[in-house]
Amino acid sequence: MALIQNIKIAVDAVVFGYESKKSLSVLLIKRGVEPFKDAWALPGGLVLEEESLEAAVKRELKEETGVTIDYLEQLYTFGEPKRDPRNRVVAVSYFALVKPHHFKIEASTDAVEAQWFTLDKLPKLAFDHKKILNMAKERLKAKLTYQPIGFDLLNKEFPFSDLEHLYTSILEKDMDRRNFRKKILSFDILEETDKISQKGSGRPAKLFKFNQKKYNALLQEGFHFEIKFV
Amino acid sequence: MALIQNIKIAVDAVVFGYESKKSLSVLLIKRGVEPFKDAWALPGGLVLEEESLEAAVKRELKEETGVTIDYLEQLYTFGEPKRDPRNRVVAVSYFALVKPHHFKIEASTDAVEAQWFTLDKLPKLAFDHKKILNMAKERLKAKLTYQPIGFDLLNKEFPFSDLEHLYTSILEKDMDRRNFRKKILSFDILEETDKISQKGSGRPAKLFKFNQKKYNALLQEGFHFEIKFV
DNA sequence: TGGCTTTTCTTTAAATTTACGCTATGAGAA
DNA sequence: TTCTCATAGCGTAAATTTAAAGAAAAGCCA
Repeated sequence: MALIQNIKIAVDAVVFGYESKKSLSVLLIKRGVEPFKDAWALPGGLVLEEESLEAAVKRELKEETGVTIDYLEQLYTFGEPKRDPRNRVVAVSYFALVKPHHFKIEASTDAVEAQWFTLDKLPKLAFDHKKILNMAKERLKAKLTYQPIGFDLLNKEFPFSDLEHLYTSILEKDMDRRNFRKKILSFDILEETDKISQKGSGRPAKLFKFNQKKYNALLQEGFHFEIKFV
Repeated sequence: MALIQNIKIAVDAVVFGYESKKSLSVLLIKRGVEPFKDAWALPGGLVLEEESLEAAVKRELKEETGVTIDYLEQLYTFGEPKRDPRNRVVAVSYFALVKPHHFKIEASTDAVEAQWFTLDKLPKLAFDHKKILNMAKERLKAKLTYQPIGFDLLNKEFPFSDLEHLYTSILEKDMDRRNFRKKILSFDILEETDKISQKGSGRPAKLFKFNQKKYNALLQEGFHFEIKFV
C-alpha cells in the first residue's frame, strides 16, 4: 500500500491548575499566526523529526508558557481530516496538571501570550480545542475518583479543606465533609505534618501531605483508591 | 515553527475475540513485506490522505482480515522515533471486540494471512506490537469492571455461565458464582429470554440478553455499572 | 467571657457485600 | 424406574461499608 501521505503530526496539551478556593483553570496561549490568528488555543505544535511525542509536549509547554508540569499523560488523538482548515494535522493531545506553586507563567521565549482561564470564563477556542478541553475535563473528573491525582493540583502540604474544595468544585457535587475526611484518611496515604494552616477564620487546620511511597506500596498489595461521589 | 516534518501516520488494531469456555484470542496478520517480513503483527496500516483515523482502522481490518467489529475505541498513540526501524511512524492504536459469530476470518482481499491466537500461545510480534497488545489487555480488564463491555464478546443470547467464565478467565480472578449472578441481575440490564441452553451436562440454563436501551436509560439516571473482583 | 467559624472525633442506623447452605433440573448410568 | 452426577438457581445470616449527623476542640474577635 504505497502512497504519498502528507499528514502533519502535532501535540497539544490541556494543562489544568487549581488555586485554593478558586475555580479550576486551564492554560491557554494566544495564537500569533493564521489560521485562527489572535484566537486562544491550547499550547502545542508540530512534533520534531527526532523527538518523542512526550518530549514534544514538554518542549512546547516550556517554549510557549514556561510552566512546569507536575503530572502528564496522553489523552486522545484527534485526526479528522478537516480539523485544521489548511493542511491535515493529526493532534495527539495530552492532559497535564500543575501544582499551585508552579502556577506562575514565566516570560515565554517565543513571545507568545500565555494566560490562565478559569473554566467558567473561557474565551472562544481555536480549531477543535474546545472538544479536546472537554474531554480532558471528563478525564480529570473520572481520574479524581479512582486515582490520587488531586494531590498534583495541590501544594505539597495542604489543609483538608483544600482537598475537599478541590473535589467538590471540580466534580460539582458535594459530600459530607466529615465522611470525606474519614474516607481519605482510611486509605492511609496521607501523612500528618506538624504544621498548621494560618489563614482564615475558624479553627486552624493541620497540614497533610500525600505519601507517594506508601501509596505505591499499597498498590502492590492490591489497594484500589476510590472515592464515590453521588 | 516551520520545519520539514516527514513522519507517517498509521493505525493498528488490537481485536479481541472470545469463544465459550476458551481463552481470550487476538487477531493477527502475517506481514508480507519488510520490515519484519513473515512475522505476526497487529492488523493496520498507513492512514489515507482524506480518511479519518477510525475509517482507516475499519478499512484495514476489512482488507486484511474480513472480520466484522462489534466494538471499537481508540487505545493509545505510540510515537517513539525508533519504533519503526525505517521511517518514523506514529501509530494510533485501537481496541476492538468481536462477538463469537463474527469470529470467522473471511478470505482477505489482500491475500494476507490472518489468524486468531489465544493469549497464552502468542507468537513473537513485529515492532512494538507486544506492548500495544499488553496495553489493550489492561484496558479490557479495566473496562470489564466498569462498563458492560463483556457483552460485546458474547453472542446476543448467552447463558450466565458464559458471562461468568468470560470474567473469571480474563480477569484471572474468581468470584462466588451466586454473588456474581446476583450482582449482574441487580443492575437490571439483562433480559431473560425464553430460550434454554442446549449443550453440556448439568441443568440446562436460561439464556439472557443484554438490553442496551435499558442500560442507556439507566446511564441517564446516573447509574454506574461496576463489578469488583478482589 | 461569649459568640462565631471551621476542624476534628464519634456514634448509629441503613444499605450493601460476602460467605455459603440448599434446592432444581436434566442426562445418562445402573 | 431410580440413582448419580453436573451445573443452574434461590435464599439467608454475618460482616463490612456507607450515610447521616451530634458534639467537642481550637483559634479569633468583640
